[in-house]
Amino acid sequence: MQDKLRQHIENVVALADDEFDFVRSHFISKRFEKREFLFQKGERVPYVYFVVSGLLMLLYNDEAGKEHIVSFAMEEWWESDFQAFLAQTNAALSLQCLEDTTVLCLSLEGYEKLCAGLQKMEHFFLKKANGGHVASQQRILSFLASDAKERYEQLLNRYPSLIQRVPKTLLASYLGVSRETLSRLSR
Amino acid sequence: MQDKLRQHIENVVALADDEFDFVRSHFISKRFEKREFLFQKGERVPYVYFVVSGLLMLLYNDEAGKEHIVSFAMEEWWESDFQAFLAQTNAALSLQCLEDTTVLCLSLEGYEKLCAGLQKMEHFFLKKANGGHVASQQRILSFLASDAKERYEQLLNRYPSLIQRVPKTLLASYLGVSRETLSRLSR
DNA sequence: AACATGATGTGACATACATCACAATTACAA
DNA sequence: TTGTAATTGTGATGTATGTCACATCATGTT
Repeated sequence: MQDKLRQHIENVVALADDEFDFVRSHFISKRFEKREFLFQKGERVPYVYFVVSGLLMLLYNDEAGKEHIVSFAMEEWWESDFQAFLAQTNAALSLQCLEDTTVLCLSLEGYEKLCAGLQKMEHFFLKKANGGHVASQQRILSFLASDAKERYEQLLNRYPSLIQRVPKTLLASYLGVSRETLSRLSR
Repeated sequence: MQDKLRQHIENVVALADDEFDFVRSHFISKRFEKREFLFQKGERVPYVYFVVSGLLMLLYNDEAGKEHIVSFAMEEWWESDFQAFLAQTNAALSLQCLEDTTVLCLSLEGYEKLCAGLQKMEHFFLKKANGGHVASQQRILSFLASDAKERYEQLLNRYPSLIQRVPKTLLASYLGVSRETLSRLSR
């Protein structure tokens, strides 16, 4: 289980045993059940989460009471309301389990100590942040240049396993269309 | 002019004179005219650019020949096709001047040497990357939760100066609506 | 000054998608 | 096992936005 974290980090930077022990000491493990919230809108965001197993969704509830899915987080993804986490302000988003989920939790203090104490980790997080930025830009581009059907097909190609694990209603919300429209796309 | 870079970096991390000299030695200054391309789709992306003065747009040309604006870059913004730049692959996007523009150019080699040679700079770029990721996520949220009029108002609030400097046709492209629709929004 | 080019507004019409309503099916909890 | 909630499909209809066409006005170039 912690091997999964080590392997994940070592895909980017090599770590000696004592270095990984140092890294691992900053995380705590938690388990949440399906439908449980890791944090909700309005609360403080105590951690950034590394998904060991399970599936999360990051969502926004608008004034009209509608729910919008900002992103999913599968195994080996990092997720949080980064804006609120990094600035230690109240969450605008909520993070909820779609399946029973085990995460490794890193506080902001832990994050900063890790970066300051081991440059490899700052390098690792820089790579992850750049990757996240690039992925978000791709998604923006899909809203600009593609219609609902194309966005759905892109999602199928990129994350085929999601379709098995997530109800269509939620996929629709992630894609920015109504569930009825998504249901009619394949015709 | 290079003071602008120093001040920009020192908003995040303090630098001694010799440290800034080290930083500055990795950049070269270039000037481009309105309408000129810094790089185009299909080409290599030689640099990440720090905008000293002027205005850039990052754009995507789809198969149908339509142009989509991924982002604008004003003074003190960093811009590139980060995906292509970081992976040193061919650009999917193009970067073009909306005004005569002066930039400071940093190659990937320079970026990596800067990060490796001065942890403060890796820290600086991590903060920028996190900020970029958060901003992109906000924009995704605006596509999910807001209609064209609301997105336009959010843009007005966030970057009021853009509206003075950019033709409505391009604002429309950035917002993901036709110029006709944007033109009718205020009625 | 003359001209070409780009920017903006607006009407008429087409279309992608949302919303509402209902039915059928499946998953799950008492 | 039985009942309740969640999921999915689909018809009817409304609406936001796109597309096409044209006119006007501003801008920049020779």
